[in-house]
Amino acid sequence: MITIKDVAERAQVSISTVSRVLTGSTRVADVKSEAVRKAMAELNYQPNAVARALVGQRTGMLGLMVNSFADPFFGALMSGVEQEARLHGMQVIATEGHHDGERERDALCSLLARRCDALIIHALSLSDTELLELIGDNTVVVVNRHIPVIEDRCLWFNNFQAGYMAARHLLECGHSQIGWIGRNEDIPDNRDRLAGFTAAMAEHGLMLDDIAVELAPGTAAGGYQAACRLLSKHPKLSAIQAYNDVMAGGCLRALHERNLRLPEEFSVMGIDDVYLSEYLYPQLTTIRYPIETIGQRAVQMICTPCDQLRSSESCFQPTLIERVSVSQFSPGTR
Amino acid sequence: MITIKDVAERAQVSISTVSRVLTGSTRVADVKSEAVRKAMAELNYQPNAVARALVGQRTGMLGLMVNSFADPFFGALMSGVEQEARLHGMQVIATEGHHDGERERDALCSLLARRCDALIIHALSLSDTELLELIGDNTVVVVNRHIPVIEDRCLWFNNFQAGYMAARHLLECGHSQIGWIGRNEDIPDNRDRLAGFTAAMAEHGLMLDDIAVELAPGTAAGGYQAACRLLSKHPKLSAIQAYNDVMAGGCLRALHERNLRLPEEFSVMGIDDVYLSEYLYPQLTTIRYPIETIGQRAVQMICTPCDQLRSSESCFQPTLIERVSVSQFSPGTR
DNA sequence: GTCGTCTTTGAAAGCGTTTTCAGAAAACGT
DNA sequence: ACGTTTTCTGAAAACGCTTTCAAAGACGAC
Repeated sequence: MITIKDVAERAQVSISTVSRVLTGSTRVADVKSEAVRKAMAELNYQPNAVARALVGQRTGMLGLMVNSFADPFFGALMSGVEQEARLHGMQVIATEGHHDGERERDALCSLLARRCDALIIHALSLSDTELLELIGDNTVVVVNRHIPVIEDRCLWFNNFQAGYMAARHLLECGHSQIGWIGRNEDIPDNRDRLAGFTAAMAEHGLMLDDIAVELAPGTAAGGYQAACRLLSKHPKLSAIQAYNDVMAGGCLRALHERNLRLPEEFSVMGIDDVYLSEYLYPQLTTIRYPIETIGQRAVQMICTPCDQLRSSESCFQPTLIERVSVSQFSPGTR
Repeated sequence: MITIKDVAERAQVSISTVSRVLTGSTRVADVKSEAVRKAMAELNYQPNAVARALVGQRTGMLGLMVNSFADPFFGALMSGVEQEARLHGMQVIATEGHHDGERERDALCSLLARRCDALIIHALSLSDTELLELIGDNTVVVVNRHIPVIEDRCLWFNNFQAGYMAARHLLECGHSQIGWIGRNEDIPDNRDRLAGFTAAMAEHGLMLDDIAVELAPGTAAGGYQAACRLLSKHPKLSAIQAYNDVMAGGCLRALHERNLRLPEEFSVMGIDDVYLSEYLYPQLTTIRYPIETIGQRAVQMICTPCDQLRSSESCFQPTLIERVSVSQFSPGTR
């Protein structure tokens, strides 16, 4: 490998001088500076980031932990992070947590051992205390989670409001027999979305007991199963609200199999607005979770000096995305 | 930060001894070894990966460049890579190339400067020569591309065969009026898939001139546009073959808008078998590109000593995935 | 008891940088 | 011409670790 020493020799200067033209920290005479630059070009010199990191006490690396790379939701998060990181000259180093405490712990340790300057964490399985203990006093931003002790390092989503808005939209379209399909894992997102949903229903005089709910794994297959159960148990439903777009996708399949004309005969809504939802048939009406923006913002929180960071809300608000899968309910259609 | 020196002091040994129990390279007396381990635990010591990398001349990092994180195709690739990398104790550090020569170059340089032990590259915009020049004598595996000079470091897909199989399947289902929607960018994948497609058609006596072809950007929107044009120009088609699943997704939308019953009245096929294709309605019959496997294999090529690596084919073969979107053609249905 | 062998250990060099420190040279003011 | 400041430069220390080297002890054989 070709080092700063080789450049120094070729340019007939000391390594200190080479380092100086490299960092631009101090003025160096034009002649020498030119010679160094020439030598660097001729030797095709590439400064060793590892050595720089060791002495400089910063690696320029941004550790990112997400559940799974293959999930479009995290794809969007990663894209947002990488885009903004590049803008700040940082390199993303990413790991999967796989919704598994053991692996999340390992992954975080690995990122910390590599001395990332900061971490962006989406962890589902670690408890608040475990997480806090692991991160110690490292710079982190926790996404999709609200940990009160480090609230100023968290970015989360108003899941309650998302559920609320979804229900409101369906109710406003005239639906009243609305089912809910959710995840069978007890995670906060799940609880909050359902809570918002029921709150909106309650405003219309519909109590929780009146609401048809089925739980299943948070996958397309899970959505399919839950929808099947829901439809057979409650033949009078005219709409289903899904925990997220992926489950809504499975739900749509269940409806297609029953030869229902969508959305005329049945409405479906998702939450998240991932990539997927535009491809579904009918295109999914959903509640947007601005996850890409959150990724960008996480990086900004890390890379922008506190005083320059115009403080904005840490809690991101949902917005309604009207596509095709929800229509006005006209009683008697079914 | 707490270093090896702190541990040494606490355990009353030299740093060399600490290092030895850390690496396990040399026997150290049980008493001392125990003391060191105790000190490490008490101080919650985490060896500095940067320092280790500098002296050891290996970082344990695997550089990965893909087009875009948000694309499900690359999501699958990344998942395969990460999974296998973890098995070998390596950390993935990832960048986006964005199908842009400038950014691909930057991304690669950045990964190289960080001294990744090896690179896994999916580059579309760089020419073979540029790519070869950039990688120099670094360890790389090039994915989805066949560069003859470094054929043994490439893993690619038989795109011709994929196109061929797709056409064969449609032909065997009785279709003969088959349109093709492809990308308007001139990339090899595109050419090869279409070449395979036309080859199969030729076997049935259908010459290229007979085949309806429309080109558009390789997105869902592109697929939609191309399908619309195709359908209005060639009303007699009974099937469309898309360059990939994403375009097929757009194509399905165009067909739904025309109120065609799918697949009874019209068949559609994709290529790639990404995540998406199961969600589409009807579920997409497609040709599988085993991209996750390719990712795993790329890591194996890097991490497994040559002699242990049971040499297998570098060119991966497509397989037919029969789902719902293609059906037997019965003349007179339309 | 002495010698050779083997095991265990610490000192020190080195990995490729940045940065501090102090000295040399140049520029300036009088 | 002289002292003083300023600019530029190289030597050397430091970053946290691994590894070589040689020395010190332990042990057995003679």
